[in-house]
Amino acid sequence: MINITLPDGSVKQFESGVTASDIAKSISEGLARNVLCASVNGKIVELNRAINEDASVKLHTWNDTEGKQTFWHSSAHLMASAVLELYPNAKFGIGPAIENGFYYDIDFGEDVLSSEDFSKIEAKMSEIAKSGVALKRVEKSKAEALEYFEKKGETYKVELINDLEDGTITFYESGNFTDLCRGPHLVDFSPIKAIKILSLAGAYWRGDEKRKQLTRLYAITFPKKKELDEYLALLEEAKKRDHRKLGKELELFAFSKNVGQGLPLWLPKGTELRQRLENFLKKVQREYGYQQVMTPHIGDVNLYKTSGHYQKYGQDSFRTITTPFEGEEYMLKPMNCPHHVEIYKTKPRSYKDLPLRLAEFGTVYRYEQSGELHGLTRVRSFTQDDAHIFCTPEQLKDEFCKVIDIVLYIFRTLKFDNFTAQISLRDPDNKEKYIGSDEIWAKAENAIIEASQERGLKTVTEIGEAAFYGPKLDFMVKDAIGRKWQLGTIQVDYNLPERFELEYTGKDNQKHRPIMIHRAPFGSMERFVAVLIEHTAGVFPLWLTPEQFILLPISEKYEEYAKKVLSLLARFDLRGSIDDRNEKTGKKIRDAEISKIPFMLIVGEKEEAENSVSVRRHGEGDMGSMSIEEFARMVNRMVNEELE
RNA sequence: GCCGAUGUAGCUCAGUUGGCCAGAGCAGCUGAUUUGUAAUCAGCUGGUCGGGGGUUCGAAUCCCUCCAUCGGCUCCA
Repeated sequence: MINITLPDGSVKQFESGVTASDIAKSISEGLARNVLCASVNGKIVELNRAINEDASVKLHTWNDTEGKQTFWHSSAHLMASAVLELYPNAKFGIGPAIENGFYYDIDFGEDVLSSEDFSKIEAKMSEIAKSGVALKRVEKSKAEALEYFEKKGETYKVELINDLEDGTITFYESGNFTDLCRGPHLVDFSPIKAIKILSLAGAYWRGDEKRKQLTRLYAITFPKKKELDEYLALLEEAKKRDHRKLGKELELFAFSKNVGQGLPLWLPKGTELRQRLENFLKKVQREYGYQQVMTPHIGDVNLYKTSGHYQKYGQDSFRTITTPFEGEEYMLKPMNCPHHVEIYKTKPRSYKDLPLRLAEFGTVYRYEQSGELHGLTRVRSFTQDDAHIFCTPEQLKDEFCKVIDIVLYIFRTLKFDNFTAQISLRDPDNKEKYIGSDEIWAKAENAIIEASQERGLKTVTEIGEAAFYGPKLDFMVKDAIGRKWQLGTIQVDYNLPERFELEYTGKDNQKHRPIMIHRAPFGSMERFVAVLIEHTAGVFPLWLTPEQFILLPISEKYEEYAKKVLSLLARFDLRGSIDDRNEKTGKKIRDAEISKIPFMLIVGEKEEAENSVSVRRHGEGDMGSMSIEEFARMVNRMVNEELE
């Protein structure tokens, strides 16, 4: 007999060789029906794996991540099995579970797959799942494994096995399809009831652009059809918040292929919104001792040769601009740092000048490959809320912490509570991708790690995500459909000061080298506004929204009064307009609701007589009437609360 | 850039297997109406069917090519 400890702390005795499935049955029939996999001493295994010694066991169902991941991982095998039946020549790459669903990378050889083929693959998957094909775990030696896949011509699997240690290799067999796989899996395919192939895409083998592109099939499965329907409805719902759709509807920004792809045009309302964001940050930065500067949109190519950017990115940049005479060569500014460095160098600096904090809403131009462009989140011309802090080594940590404070203040004010702070470090196995000595990198990386700890940030660390000149602390936020975007970024840089030979005179009257911090709390105005649109679904905070109210005169007779109210409210710093169209009030309200204007002020005979307005709140409805001053004070109070 | 998909009026979309002057709603304009918390009525304007080339007696519809957009991959200073 062995002792099995359950998550609630209770201990039950079972025969040695008991399975998680047996344990579930001993608890309840319902649990036995729903359990998908189990953790045995922290290791996830399938339900039919024999347990031969005392263990703590946790049973996983659809309601936890482990259960879902196992379900989807098995679904990937199911999909491969169906594909193999329909396309016997297909060769398989990898097929993992992902956050929502799973994919499989498949080489279809000569066959071209299109979305029209999805339904037949789905049907085949259902057929196999219904027949209840089992997933059987088999341990193999490396030699056996290689021989098996070599015989089948599964070149991708062979490559994977070659990278594995002997003695750790397992296969999972299910009907016609046998896969190299660590597992664990469902015992059989029968729980997979609802299946949807979502999309297909090219994906380079092993993520390497130089290698063959396989066809990646994305799909998702559920134990119940209802759950699939709910998921698809959720996706539809998310699409309504897409900033590209809302940006057009709310007239915030536009693109024109005549101007060029990836080059956003900010419309009047979008510009207003953006400028409010900029002013908000400028005010914060003034409090933190920043000084605004302005620099040109182009710079001598030698500037970027000195900074190292030209060597690193010159080939992937817009081509240099040459002059008609005199052979000058300029680059469209791909970043602001070298310009700010030159401002630092305009005069000798003393330790008393430091930290020097130079800020600029600097528009930069980067050539992004056409396929990477995406609404406002990935563009070829964007404005960084950039600043560079030049400081002494002693000041570094404190300055870094203060930048974290600014980022957190902005995120808090705009209610971005679902962000990830990511420490991006250099890949030590790929040092040729970076500039600067080991010593400098160690210092910079430590500074970021320490400052993050000091501010109590919960961080994740990503190796190989650093900029080529230094490590970063990035603030990542998800968009409406779950894609991750980098917003704020803070970077420690020992390299540019070195390359530009920056100096300051210390207390000791000796020359010293300052350290630079690059930072952009929004990241870029474009991307930030995009994410803001998706987070708010276009219902912006009152302080930011382009139009706070709209006056709706009941008829032409009250337009004069509406104008009077408008100018009075302007004195309270409120912004809005009058809908003087010859339409019924119901229509004007409907249109104002659709444009997401926070307050609708209905004015007619009664209001004119009382010097009042009837207030309707967007999305909420009638708030009754109040005096003009009362309304103005209420809005201003709400604005102040938002900015607290 | 690569893989797949899409492109019809300012917007959202119809347009059967290629076949009569390419349609609708919304928006816009004109007129009537003078309106009280999510769409007043009528009339009108508006389209090189993404661009170019080809097949055909005939192309929005089939083929080629380019452009843009969408979903991914790669990339992201």
